[in-house]
Amino acid sequence: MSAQSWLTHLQTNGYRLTGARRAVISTIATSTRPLSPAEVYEAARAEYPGLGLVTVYRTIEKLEKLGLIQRVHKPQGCQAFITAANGHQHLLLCQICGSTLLFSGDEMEQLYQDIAEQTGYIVRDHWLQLFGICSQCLEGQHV
Amino acid sequence: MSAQSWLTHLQTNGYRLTGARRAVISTIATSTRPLSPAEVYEAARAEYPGLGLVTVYRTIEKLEKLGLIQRVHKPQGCQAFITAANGHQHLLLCQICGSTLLFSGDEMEQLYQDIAEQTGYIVRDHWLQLFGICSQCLEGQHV
DNA sequence: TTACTTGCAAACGTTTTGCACGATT
DNA sequence: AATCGTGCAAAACGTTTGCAAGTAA
Repeated sequence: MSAQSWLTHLQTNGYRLTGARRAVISTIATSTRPLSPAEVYEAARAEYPGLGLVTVYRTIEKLEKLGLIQRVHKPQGCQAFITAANGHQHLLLCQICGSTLLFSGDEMEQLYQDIAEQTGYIVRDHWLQLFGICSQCLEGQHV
Repeated sequence: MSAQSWLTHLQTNGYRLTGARRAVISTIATSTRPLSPAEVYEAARAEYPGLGLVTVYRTIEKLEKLGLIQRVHKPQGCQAFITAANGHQHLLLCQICGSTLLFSGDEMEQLYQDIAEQTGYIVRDHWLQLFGICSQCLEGQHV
């Protein structure tokens, strides 16, 4: 999903299109790694200097509610956001550069069935995240 | 791992055994659901009334460093802790009562291999969490 | 006795709220 | 013109730090 479609998505849901929102949206939509509210604020001010940090928080809240972005959980913290995954996609995060990649993991349905049988739970949702090192970082340095 | 073995584990690593630590440890070790520092503080004061919140934070920090507890990530927040998983275990959380269960998921190695091939990443770690409803809650109410 | 541990108070960083002004529709 | 959105300031919240007194070893 592109930044442009986020804007129409916002509009369709009764929200107004403002310079502040355009800046926040294009910042998150074009980033290859998760950004915290403070990082979004920092970066988006290049595009919209009058931007306030509070507006970043409020815009992120709306984008998350609309399902356009999602929070990324890492050992170091859980304040950062990226473009939301489509359906049954999962995250792959580079531990060096922080870049993130989405991949499909529908092979996992069988696992959930097995677990449900073993535990008596109904499984309704799942989070899967892989941590590793991306090909670019592998080239650049020894680990 | 029992609360008792946590204590000897602490002692082996040069830490002292105190009333405050015993209370924090037994609180987390016997809980069936993740507890936040504030919740640990609240519950552990029943056993050790003089306990301070700061000590809870400091004890949690040490227990996490020793690998005895782990942080649990949920959509509602990531401040809660439970007994750490053994090796390749994953979490299953009840969305109603909050109780947590650990299960083994070594079937996933093949998936990681596939992803690594497809993306060029080296996969070094993974998080898998399932959310659902436990058998007790299924009995008790309609969802 | 010595070094570690504690609780209190204060500091800190992040996130939220109240409000009057400004902008979009 | 009406409503929604904004930035500022202040408040609220969770967490961390400094320190003097207390305690385990």
